Amino acid sequence: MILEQINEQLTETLKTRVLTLFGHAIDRVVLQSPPRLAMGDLATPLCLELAKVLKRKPRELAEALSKDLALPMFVQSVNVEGAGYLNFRFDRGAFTVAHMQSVMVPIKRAGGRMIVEHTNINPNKAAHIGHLRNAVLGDTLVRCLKWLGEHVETQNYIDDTGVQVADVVVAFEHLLKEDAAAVQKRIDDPTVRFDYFCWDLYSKMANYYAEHPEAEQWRRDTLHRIEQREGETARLAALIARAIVHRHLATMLRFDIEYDLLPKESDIIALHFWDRAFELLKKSGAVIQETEGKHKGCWVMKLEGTADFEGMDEPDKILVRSNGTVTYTGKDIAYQLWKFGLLDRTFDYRKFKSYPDGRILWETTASEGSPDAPKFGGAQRVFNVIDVRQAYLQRVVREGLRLLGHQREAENSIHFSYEMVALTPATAEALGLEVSEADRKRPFLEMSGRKGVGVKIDDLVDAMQSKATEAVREGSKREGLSDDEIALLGRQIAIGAIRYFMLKFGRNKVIAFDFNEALTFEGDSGPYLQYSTVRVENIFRKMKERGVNARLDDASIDALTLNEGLTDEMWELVRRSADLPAAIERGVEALELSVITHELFELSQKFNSFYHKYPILNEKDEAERQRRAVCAEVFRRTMRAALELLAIPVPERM
RNA sequence: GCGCCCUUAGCUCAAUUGGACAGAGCAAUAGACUUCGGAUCUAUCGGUUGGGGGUUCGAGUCCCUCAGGGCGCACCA
Repeated sequence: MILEQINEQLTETLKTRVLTLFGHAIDRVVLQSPPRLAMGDLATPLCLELAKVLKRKPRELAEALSKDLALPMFVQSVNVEGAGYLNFRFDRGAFTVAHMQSVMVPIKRAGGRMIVEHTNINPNKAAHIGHLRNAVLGDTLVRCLKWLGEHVETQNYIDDTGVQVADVVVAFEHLLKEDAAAVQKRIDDPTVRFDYFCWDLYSKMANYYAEHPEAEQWRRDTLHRIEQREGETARLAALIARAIVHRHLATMLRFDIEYDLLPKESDIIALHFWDRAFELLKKSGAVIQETEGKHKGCWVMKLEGTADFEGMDEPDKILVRSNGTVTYTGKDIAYQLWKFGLLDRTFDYRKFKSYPDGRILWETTASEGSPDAPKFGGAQRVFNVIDVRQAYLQRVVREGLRLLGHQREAENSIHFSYEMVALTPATAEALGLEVSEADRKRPFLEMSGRKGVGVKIDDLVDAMQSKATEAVREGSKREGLSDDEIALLGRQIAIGAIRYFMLKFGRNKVIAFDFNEALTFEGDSGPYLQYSTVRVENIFRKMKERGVNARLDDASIDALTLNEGLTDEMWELVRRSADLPAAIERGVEALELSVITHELFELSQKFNSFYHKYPILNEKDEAERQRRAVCAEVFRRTMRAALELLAIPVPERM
């Protein structure tokens, strides 16, 4: 926060000064941390840019500009360095005192209404680690947006009427010859995970289709019955989908991921969202019916000539097939319109479940809802978290809004895209999957629910947890922790490790998942952050136990004393902590959340070297002990807040 | 064929969006607490940023081009 103030003031000062000195107006001033602390706390290459325009030497400009420059509060000096950089140095003591009071205070925002849709797993099988990347990215985005002051609704879309569900229904009815009562028994059986059972069943069904193409008639019939909500089959589908959704929610809850609303495809159909959207699309001329050519009889969205689809061979997108049925894309446009409140009809809502923390999860319904349900939808901005393979569909949806004249909403339809999670051939083999000679040479293998190729989230968590628990047990032999305590610590560490792992890669990097890599608790990992935080907490706990006064209260902290002895290593903790809010905002702006984990990792590295070099508890000099404690406290507050933002738990001990 | 993405140390990734000497983790090697617990730290080794052109005071970053790899481009969802 202080840093933002300094940035603002400095930008203003420099702008006006450049104008008065050189008669030149600049629109932006780049202020950045210099590559090394020795160069200062803030720097601008302003004069390098100016040199070009003004045709003068950069250093000469910098000298003129820096002479008698009015410096903002907390800024002590300005120097000309390098090729002509202006480097500013802060009043370390004063800055530190002020920063202590504003650690991780967010940059203020307007507070708009937003929807983040994520997870969206087909309710027909267990969730795999590709779904987890989606959920962790989405959940972290939600947390960051809320931290920034936005009003966010978290939605998890349930496609309960699609082919994927239908295929599992077909498998139960035709392959296993089980009715709803038998399936219910399986669901209630505590010895089998129902979602795991369906994982295998689904890929068995896929194989069966491959060998018996005529069986696809079953799928068509089943799909039709589900959509028409007819009889036993539809009831079975609803039963299965619901049971699996509960499994998915339980899996996500292990990561502290919760939702506000489950919008269901079946309700979108029952409430005829598409019919209304179709009317609008027809009226606006955005879709037309082809009377000839290979799309004869289809209603298509003409995308030729629109900027986003230039140069495509076959840009037109079919929304209604010649047999009159609507495609997925069509339904998605209708749903996107609803999210912005642009469809003059809406859902009713009823309670789906309560979370342990009291939060209520709602689901949509086409029949009468609960009178005390909140209003959903009608957002100003919508984030759809969905992997890059659906980029084309997302662009079509966005274009649909634009063609309907909703320019602003089209621009606020944000596809938060990210690359897939794949498996290394080694991991695939370790899972017992058949890997061909050709596949073995590939960098990674795509996961596929249909083929049953993938790492299930719960398996990963379980593996991680047992490894972490083992480490805790090993490391805490003499502390006499109970099994429950050890289990809790193991769980927290596992979750921290996995959430971090899902965030640390840039979003358009394919994660070639490797068990060994994911299971590391060392170096660039979640547990490293947790360990650093546990360490700093330990310092203060021990101080309290031994009655050593840290003197961190406002009255005791003296800027002058701090200024005297803050070494570079100590100061860097404070300086970097102050950088974090801007990094978070940058991360959200660019939808690149890895910048946050990266900043935190570097900050933790700084702390760990500080920790080794500057003992606090046994420091005899009171002023020096206080200085060190202040830096540790800044780090402690930063990590507490930041890890909560990332939903990485802070264990009691490690 | 068209579009998007990736290529940086042996491996996995960063690089403040065009800025200062390209940095981390892992692996390897050598070290470090009777201290606030070593899931840590210190040091060494490791680079023609896939190749070639260009723009710029300045390019890993922007443009062109070539090569390799991945993913999309259904009357599937």
